[in-house]
Amino acid sequence: MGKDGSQTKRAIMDAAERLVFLRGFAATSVDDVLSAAGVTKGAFFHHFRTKAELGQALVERFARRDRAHLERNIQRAERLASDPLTQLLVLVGLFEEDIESLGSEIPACLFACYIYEAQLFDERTLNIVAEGLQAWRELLRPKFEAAIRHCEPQRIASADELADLLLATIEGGMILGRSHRDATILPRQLRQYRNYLELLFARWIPAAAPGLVAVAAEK
Amino acid sequence: MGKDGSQTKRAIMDAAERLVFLRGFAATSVDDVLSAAGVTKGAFFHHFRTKAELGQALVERFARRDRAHLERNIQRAERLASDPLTQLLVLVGLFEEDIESLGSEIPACLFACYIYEAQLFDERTLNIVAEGLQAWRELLRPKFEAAIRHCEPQRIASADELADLLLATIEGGMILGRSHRDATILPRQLRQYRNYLELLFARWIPAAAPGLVAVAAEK
DNA sequence: ATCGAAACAGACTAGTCGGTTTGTTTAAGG
DNA sequence: CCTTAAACAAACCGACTAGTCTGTTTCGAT
Repeated sequence: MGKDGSQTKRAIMDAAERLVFLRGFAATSVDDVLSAAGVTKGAFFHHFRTKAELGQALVERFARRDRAHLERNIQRAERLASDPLTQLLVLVGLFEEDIESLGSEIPACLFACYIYEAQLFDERTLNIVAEGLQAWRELLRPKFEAAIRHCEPQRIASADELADLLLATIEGGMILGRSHRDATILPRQLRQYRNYLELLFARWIPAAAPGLVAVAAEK
Repeated sequence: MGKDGSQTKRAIMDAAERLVFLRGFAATSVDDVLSAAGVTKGAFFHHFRTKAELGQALVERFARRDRAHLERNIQRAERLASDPLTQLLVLVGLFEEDIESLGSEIPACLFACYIYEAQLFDERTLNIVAEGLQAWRELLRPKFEAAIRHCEPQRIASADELADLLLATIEGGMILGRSHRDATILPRQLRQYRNYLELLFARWIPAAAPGLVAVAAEK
């Protein structure tokens, strides 16, 4: 799609994102991106006026994909389960599957990347990061609010707190997984998060079997 | 303490750490550190042979302090409660207090910082990061193992998974807090983590009051 | 007082950085 | 076929970077 130029632009962004995940934005020089993408300086500065513009384009694309991925899995969960609470539990399970399907590769988050180099970016770019993280709250809020309303939680917890906890678990799990070079940490952290939701909204008897999808599949 | 030179070295490290928290390691130039610390190039390269050596010294100091802070709070929790599970709950509460006492300032983690710029550092430095994160597992393991042994958990959870979940919650909470500029996120995430521990090791009746320190203070 | 080493001070350098400039290729529209 | 603009290519530039080098100051031990 697009003419010939959009291929080059995508090659630049793909290479840049890969490098940023490895060494951060500041340490990723334009020349590094050029040789990784196999393009020249002229091509780069034809598509991006500055390196900062590349940085913004990268996070815009990441935010779009991240949101799409979340929305897609929410829809899948909505098809697999009828009540909001079960949908949430299925949703987390789907994330576990997605991550496990990556093998030994550990996913990375450009939002977190940028936050740790926050002073390098302008307000506009940081806003995209904040909105990208906020999107998780907004997309999950109706589900959590419904669950809190109908499944009276065992402890005080707001919808945003539970959405944040999911995101925090993922972000933290990625950090630990990267440091220990262990791709199993993140899905196991998500499993613990799912445990929390199950216990918080204790509809099941404490010792019940964990086969949740089978239980909730009748639409 | 120490002779005159150690003051300068500390000023350099303090300034460097502050800058690294704001913009990462790569974007913190030696010259930036010099002007922030009010020292000259000669002084800097007298105390550190390279910038990489400063990076290692920074994370070594951070790891020492982080471990000491954790050990201190474990000891406080041991004095405030007798059984391991209550000690863990108190420990998390102490962390909440510590973080809330910082006001609107949000703590930062040099380990996470370095992991997002991992390719900049040599193996030795990254090992210090990995060991620093591993220390949380090792220091908390006896407590969690005892809790799992005596308070039969409602779900499957290993000691390391629960230790990792605490750390992941903190790391993720710091990221979210920084992005949204909201210092209350991290302590509220810890509160949710404490909820999970309470529900996982359900000794209390579901609707019990949350005044845990008062309950467990009799040694 | 004297000596020597540790603790600086600051000019200097080789290389890298983001960005510019000028020129060439490509391909679609008239 | 000609025009025209997008899509490159690559030499080039000033600012900056980590690190060096040649001193000077400070201070405790003798």
